[in-house]
Amino acid sequence: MSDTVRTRFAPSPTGYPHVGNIRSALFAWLFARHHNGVFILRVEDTDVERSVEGSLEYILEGLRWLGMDWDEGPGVGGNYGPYVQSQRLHLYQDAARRLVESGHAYYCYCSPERLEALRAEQIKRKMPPGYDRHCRNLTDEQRKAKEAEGITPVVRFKTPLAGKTRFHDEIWGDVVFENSHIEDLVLLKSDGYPTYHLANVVDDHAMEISHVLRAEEYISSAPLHLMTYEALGYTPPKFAHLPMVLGHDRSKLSKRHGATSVLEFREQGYLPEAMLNFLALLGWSLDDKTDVITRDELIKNFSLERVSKTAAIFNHEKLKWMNGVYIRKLTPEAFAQMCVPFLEGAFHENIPSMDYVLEVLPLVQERAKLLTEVPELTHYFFSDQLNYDAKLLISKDMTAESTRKALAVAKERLEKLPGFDAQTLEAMLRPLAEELKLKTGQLFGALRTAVSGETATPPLFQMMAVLGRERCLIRIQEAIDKLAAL
RNA sequence: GCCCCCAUCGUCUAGAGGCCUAGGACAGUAGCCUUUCAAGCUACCGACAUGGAUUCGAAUUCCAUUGGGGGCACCA
Repeated sequence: MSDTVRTRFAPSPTGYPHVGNIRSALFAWLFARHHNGVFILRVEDTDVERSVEGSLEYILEGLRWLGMDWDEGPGVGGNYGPYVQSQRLHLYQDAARRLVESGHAYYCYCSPERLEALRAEQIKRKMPPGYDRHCRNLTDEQRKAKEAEGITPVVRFKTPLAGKTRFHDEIWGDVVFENSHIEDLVLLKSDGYPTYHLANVVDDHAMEISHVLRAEEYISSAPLHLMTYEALGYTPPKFAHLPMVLGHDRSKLSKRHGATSVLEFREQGYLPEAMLNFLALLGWSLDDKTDVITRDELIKNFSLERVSKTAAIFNHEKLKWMNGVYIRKLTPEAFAQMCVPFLEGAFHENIPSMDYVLEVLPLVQERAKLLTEVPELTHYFFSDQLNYDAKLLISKDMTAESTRKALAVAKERLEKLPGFDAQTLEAMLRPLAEELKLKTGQLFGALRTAVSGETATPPLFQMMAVLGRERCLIRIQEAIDKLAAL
């Protein structure tokens, strides 16, 4: 075995992966990239019942979106394939047979009903639930009798009844488990599929995985895995159990916590760079001050020593802030490109041209935290239906009448203005406020609402320049009419 | 119920015995800038869970308590 770092992300296609899974994948990916190693994607489709159509493609798309490329696995191949566990069943079956033959495992004929009843009884009597090792010492005759009944057995690991299993975790340090607390877990199911425990050990060994990075929830099954490696005569990889990612109520992430799958974040208008940056900081830190960090810096600096042991709560607010940071860093062209799908979704054929879009978007780039906010921030550039309350036209210390008069004068001057660029507009409008004995805010506020229907917009002159003279004049006239009707 | 683990501002975290009257960031509050909204800048608010022990000295070590999390499937 070489000392190349080989890590893997091994999702099971049973639904959409939440951000906690992806964070684990990210750490495995960063670790591999940092060490110029190999990142492997392996599909753990051993649960036929819970398999969900399309979820694998969804997972792959999520990884691609974040730019987490894999060197071996679905779509790219590799020398250790196939990378889909349902295509490697014979390997697990061979391993299970070897374990039985060497006395490390045994056939169990207990029915699911018996196991369920057993568990219910244990819970009722406040006993720790677990298999009672009923089939552990079956005689050959007893086994033959069960076989004759036509029962297909499962294979269970024969856990030592005493002693301790210890291992070194790269993050948690030395971990020790009492063997007596570990059950005789099923390695091979009666349908011929392996459980996670067996499949993991067999594949991580076969694929020469050097470091297993996975979530903390697996730490208690690590001893079983260690014993299985040993029973099979394999050298175990290094383990690094990652802290959990929790929802705002400190419980495991689930649907109630709002968006939890990566692609949902894409739909909500998050940028992959922001997402990656944010996820990396969930359980890892560079130093005492760095928040915004590029992908390359992440790769360059990632290390297991700086992974924390404490579970992290997913903080949407900070993600949103970070997304704003990344949006502002985009070039105007890149920003426009990212916004187009969202604009098309909202305005369809009302988008006159890309040139126009490129004039509009710089006005809101530093105001948007999410790409999904862009349509609402720019609607008046694309639609002439403003639908606002006429009262919004009236600035502080003004009346409908004074506002109407001010707008009428402004309209008159705008009609005659030689140009309609921001500078020309400002040069005319500022003195006009003074002339009308109004504060700039009063006049500008009325104009702002008149041309946009909003009270919060980008700077007035720039906005008007992009809207164009004709549109502004029509809208100001509409505002005057609205005021007259009050 | 049993086993394992964790514990610094509301949240993400820095901190590996004296650099800590605990640093940064998000959020919140106030102000500056300003035609509004953002952005930016400034300030404020705000934490070492509790109790013991070790030590000249503890957020940092040890023990207990409390709190939280994870696991205890023919799921992964």
